[in-house]
Amino acid sequence: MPAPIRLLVVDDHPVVRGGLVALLGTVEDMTVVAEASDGREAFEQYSVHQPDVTLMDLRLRNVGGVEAIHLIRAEWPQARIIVLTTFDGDEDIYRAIQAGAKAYLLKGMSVEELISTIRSVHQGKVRIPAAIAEKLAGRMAGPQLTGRELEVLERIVRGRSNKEIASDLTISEATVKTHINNLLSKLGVDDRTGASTAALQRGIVHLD
Amino acid sequence: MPAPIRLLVVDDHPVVRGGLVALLGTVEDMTVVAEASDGREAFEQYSVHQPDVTLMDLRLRNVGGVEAIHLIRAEWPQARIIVLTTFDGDEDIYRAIQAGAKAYLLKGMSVEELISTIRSVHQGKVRIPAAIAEKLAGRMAGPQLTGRELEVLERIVRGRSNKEIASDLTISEATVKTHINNLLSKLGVDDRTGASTAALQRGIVHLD
DNA sequence: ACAGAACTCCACCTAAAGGTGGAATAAGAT
DNA sequence: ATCTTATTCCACCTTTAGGTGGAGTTCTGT
Repeated sequence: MPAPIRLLVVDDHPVVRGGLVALLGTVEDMTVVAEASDGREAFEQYSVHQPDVTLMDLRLRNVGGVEAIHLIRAEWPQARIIVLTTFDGDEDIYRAIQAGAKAYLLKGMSVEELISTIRSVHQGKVRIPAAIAEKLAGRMAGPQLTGRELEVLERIVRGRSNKEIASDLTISEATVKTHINNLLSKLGVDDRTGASTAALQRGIVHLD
Repeated sequence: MPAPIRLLVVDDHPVVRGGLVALLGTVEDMTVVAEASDGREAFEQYSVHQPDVTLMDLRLRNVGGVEAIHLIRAEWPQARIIVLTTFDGDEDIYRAIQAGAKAYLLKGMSVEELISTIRSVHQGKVRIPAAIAEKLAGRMAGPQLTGRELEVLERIVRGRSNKEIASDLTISEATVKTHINNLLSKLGVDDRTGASTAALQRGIVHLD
């Protein structure tokens, strides 16, 4: 009998995490060696147990999933991390890819897919579902928001007026308008309310 | 040995649902007799298996959780249904209460709480976590949006202008402004962007 | 040295949004 | 019968948002 695949499960919902652990525990060639509920804990558990594969939710308290991937791969570049997230319209997925995640799974996918993806990644393969690859391509093609535009967009979502945004960022209202005009056309919407919902829908900005 | 508690698990994410089933399967006095991934299926499985307790997620495709609770309790008023949801700022929770759900659990709660709540509800008890009860009270106290105001708010979130909303609802733009003025003060915000995020945050309107 | 991108700001304009203070009607509750 | 609430609409006003076209600066990569 070959050695089982040693897993670390990271999810901030105890019920979901417990479910995953119970589920994976029933699979012959897998063992869950550790659990974590946020990014900091994930790093600690990784460093202690050196799992073969890590299942990582992106939406975590305190230290988020993307940051955790960065932390872990800075120390162990060979780390094999699978992103497991609920939201398919999630900008963080692209950040996770850049951070070096090996595979991306939606919780809406079947249990069989989950298990076969874990085995694939354990063997060193990379797996990106077609649906996500498409969005990735579409996003890479689409215009990128600049840092400043993101800061403005974030404040639009939080309901700040142009005047307030100007004083937040200590720039003039004219500049705020410039950024807004630019980001509106990049997002393909024609007013700030549209920008707000687009930002939320695509996961560019989160309501915390 | 007493008869085990017979459970129906309803969740549209196969991985989460599979996890719950695996988790609950390890508990001595519980058996999962059926699963469902949407409201229609939940009703069918309920009618076939007549479970003792139903675990119901609220966010489901097609027929939603609240509607499913209505359907089931219309036929079997004694049905014991536990709402299990990820989002704590969720207007649907109140709708679920009115539909007759017996308990409300957040996926962020511990596995022990989940299990003890299932046992409590099976024994006929009702359980509402303090955090949710508080929000419920706060919400009952707070001003209610009227039907028309909700229709307007929904369109604000979808990025429609006052003029467009007016023609959508075949009323004048003046009336739209009246409704908006009213709902802005009810929501405690001062522009439509604030109304939009407030609506999303409180779960009054959903981005589908 | 130079192109390109990002960031900053200006003036000027139009259109849309929001505030105020009314008022009329219909339906449901007391 | 009366009161309340939701709904509809008006006029008038101020503020905000958005569009257009331009311009100067800094920084990075070539």
